[in-house]
Amino acid sequence: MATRPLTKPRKQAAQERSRVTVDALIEATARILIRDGFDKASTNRIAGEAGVSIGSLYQYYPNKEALVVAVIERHNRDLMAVARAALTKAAAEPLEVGVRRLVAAAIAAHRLDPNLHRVLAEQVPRTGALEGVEAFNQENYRLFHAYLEGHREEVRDLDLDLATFVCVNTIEALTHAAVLHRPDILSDQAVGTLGDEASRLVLGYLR
Amino acid sequence: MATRPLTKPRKQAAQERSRVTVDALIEATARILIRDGFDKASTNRIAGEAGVSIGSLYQYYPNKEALVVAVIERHNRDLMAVARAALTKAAAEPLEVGVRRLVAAAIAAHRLDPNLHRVLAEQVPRTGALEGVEAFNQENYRLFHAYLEGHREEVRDLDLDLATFVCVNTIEALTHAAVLHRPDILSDQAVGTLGDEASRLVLGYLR
DNA sequence: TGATAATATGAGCGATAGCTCGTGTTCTAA
DNA sequence: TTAGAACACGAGCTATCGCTCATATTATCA
Repeated sequence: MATRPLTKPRKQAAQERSRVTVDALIEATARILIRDGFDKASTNRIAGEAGVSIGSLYQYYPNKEALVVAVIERHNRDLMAVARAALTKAAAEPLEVGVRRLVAAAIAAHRLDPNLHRVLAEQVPRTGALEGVEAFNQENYRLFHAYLEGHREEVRDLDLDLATFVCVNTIEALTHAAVLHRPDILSDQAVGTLGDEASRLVLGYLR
Repeated sequence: MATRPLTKPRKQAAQERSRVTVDALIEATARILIRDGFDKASTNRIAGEAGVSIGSLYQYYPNKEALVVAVIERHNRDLMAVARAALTKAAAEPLEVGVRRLVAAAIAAHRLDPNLHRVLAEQVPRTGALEGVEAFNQENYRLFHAYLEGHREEVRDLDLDLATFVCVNTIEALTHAAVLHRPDILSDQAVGTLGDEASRLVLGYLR
């Protein structure tokens, strides 16, 4: 059968020193992405930044894309941890409180590593193996959909799929835009206002 | 003084044949972006697709980026034409009708050339001269802000800047996400529903 | 302790990219 | 008609990129 280009790590690190190498590579990739941007992130430069030879890099990652995927996956793992925690708590709360919590979590998630978030959003092309990167959104969809199902009596008669689409994208867009273009809105005094507005928007729509 | 790398066309086309050349280049750039993606869009390939020599390409555009800028500007011009027309009409209408019109216009704008829109959104890195591409949004902001000012009595007491941020980004995000990830929502039967939902969302927020 | 597996190294290959420049062609206008 | 400007051409330079492979070093365990 046709073997499509790999994007997964080539080999599993078995000894401690190789785990250190792999870690240094991911760390270096993230640093270079943030500091220099995507197209300065050549494999040679990443290896150099990591203090690892180019040969070792290719022992663990088959190509540059795979390294970026690794960085993205790590970032998404962190984001989803925040989202999951919020959704778990919100499940047991009344809609008004829960939605506010979810919005706050979205803002917090976007603030985890805004510089990395920016470069991933603005510079990393959604091509090849990166096309499916929005897959992490799918878990978001699933979780929010379940959340709505659990609060059927508190919302109007809704097409849950459509409502999920609307809410998830709205919350994501507002926090995203704030992080990328309106840092003033995210200052510690102002961030509450953004949360208020987004919550109002979503709650007004759901009820 | 330090001259930063040009991004504007190098010379103005003076004769008819050169205007044809420039046009062919932009057209070819857009075609290749859509058909093959951003990183297959080398200057040599663009020149070939346009039926123009590589030397001629560099008579008019100093680098690849400038060509992409030209494509984006043409696309944005078309989008803004739709948006401006809608806002002009909406200005004289009651909020309920006007917002629906604006939402419909946003959807229509995104459907003008969805394939180009997708590649610009997903693959073209916001780097160098492309960083300021969101500037076209600024006109959108201004126009919508003015629209809200003209309907002060129909909305609740609002921070107009913040409300503009919320509404513009919300409408943009929903239409954008629909074009990129949910073509089903944009089918001719379903597109009305999206308009309904987005309008409801925004209206509920404004009043 | 020695054999073998795991890991690390980096010079350098082939490919392709962006772009220049010397030259040829067509238009304009006095 | 003709000189000079505008335009078109494309071979090929330089730089850099992703990546391989022959070799050296370190860890493991029988």
